[in-house]
Amino acid sequence: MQLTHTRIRIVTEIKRRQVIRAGTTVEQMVRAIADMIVTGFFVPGERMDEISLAARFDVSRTPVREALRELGAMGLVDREPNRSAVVANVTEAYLHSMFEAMSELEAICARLSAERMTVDERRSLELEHRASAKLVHAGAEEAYAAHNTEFHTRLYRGAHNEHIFELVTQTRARLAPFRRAQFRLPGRLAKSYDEHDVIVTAIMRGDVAAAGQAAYSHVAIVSDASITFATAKNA
Amino acid sequence: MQLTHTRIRIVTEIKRRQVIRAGTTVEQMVRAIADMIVTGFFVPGERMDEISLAARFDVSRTPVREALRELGAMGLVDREPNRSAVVANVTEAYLHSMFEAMSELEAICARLSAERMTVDERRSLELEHRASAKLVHAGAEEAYAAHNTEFHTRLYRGAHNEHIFELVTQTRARLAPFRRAQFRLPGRLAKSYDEHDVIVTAIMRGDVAAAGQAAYSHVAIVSDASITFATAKNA
DNA sequence: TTACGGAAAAGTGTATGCAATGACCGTGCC
DNA sequence: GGCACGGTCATTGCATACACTTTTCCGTAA
Repeated sequence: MQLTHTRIRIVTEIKRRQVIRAGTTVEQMVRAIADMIVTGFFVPGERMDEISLAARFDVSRTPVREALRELGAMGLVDREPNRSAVVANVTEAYLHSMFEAMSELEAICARLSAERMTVDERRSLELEHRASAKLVHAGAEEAYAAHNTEFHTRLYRGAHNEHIFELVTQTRARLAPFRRAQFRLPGRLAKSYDEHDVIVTAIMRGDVAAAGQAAYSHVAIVSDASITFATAKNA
Repeated sequence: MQLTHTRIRIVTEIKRRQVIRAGTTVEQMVRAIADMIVTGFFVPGERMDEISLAARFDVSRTPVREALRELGAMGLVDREPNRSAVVANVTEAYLHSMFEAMSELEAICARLSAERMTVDERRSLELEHRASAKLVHAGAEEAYAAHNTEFHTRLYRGAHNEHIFELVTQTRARLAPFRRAQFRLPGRLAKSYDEHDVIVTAIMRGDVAAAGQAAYSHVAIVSDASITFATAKNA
């Protein structure tokens, strides 16, 4: 392909780059495939064979394999020797364990945030939170979901612990496919806002214990809602 | 190589298998390289180019590349596009964040263990712990280190949360290269035993808060010792 | 009709080759 | 003398070829 098809190669290269993003081919594919999994384009349990993926992205199997390996390490796909990769389909028990871990990790982040956030961070957190009230009133699920992600990310960052940030981010990524619909439950938006409010208040006061407690229950509630959906879908 | 050198291939194959372990080539290499990093054969900052590794293990670059990618995902090596992989050399700040995360995670495990361990698990934990007193008296650093690993693993398992088990295991693996010498500090063995004792007692009593507290400080102490070594070595 | 065997097909695992990027080093210019 | 520039070399990135394993499917026999 290198010699005769160079021109074609360049064209597809450009096309690919605009579809995906910058970086090496493998990085692009990791992001692209992860997105497709997280957004539900590929559903848990679905088989992802290297050849189809290679064809779909117009690359050889080599980068696809490396991308799948990375996704496997991230826990987004399951791989077994001589078998196609499969979109990770976790057991209910494991799902529970991830949600519980998420609660614990968020509690840690909230506690550390209450302790360590700079004044700027505290101010932004509060502003952002107050602003989200509008979204609740408008019932803007999509927009609130985006705000929610941002809100939690602030908490993770506020802990000022890079490794914990990585752990919690990674866990959240793995959970993403299973909690897509969390804000569909009636009244969930308003309750979420109230729960955030308790967390913010505790952090502003520097009340470590209260912040941790509030974050823990907040995530636990989200977990219940999500597990309801996830298991209902599987049934 | 496939056709003419099949016999040679088989021979080296056998040689490789006895040196490393079972599984696909990539899996074997991941384990082998991870071991070499964790045991200090490769030191943090050391460059690991694909060609040398391929030659060393007598395989092609393809499985080496995949192994390195996986090790990168595990955090044991740093990779940048078009650059050789490098044994992860973390900043002191990041090291601190990992140790702090470790304390928090161990605290969670201890709390959950106090709550959830079966009677069998509790009994084994206590027996194993008591048995280690002999190692302390004998000053058997190596053996005590092995016991110590086992002790903590019991705690992780006792939490009965698979995902947290993975998070803590993964963090421990990444820290391994930086705390090899922790039991060299004079008197550390006996202190470690005493600290374990507090944890075990709390777990046997089902005292969740005390178990968490004890585990947190135990790990924090180990961290300090390790950081002393790690930074001294780098200086 | 179903169970079994076996060949073909499909797909993964590894090796190898070419392209491309970045590091290194020497040369010429300022 | 130092620095910019250019070429070479070492090494990674990706594509392709082939080997090996697993699955599928079909024909045959019980």
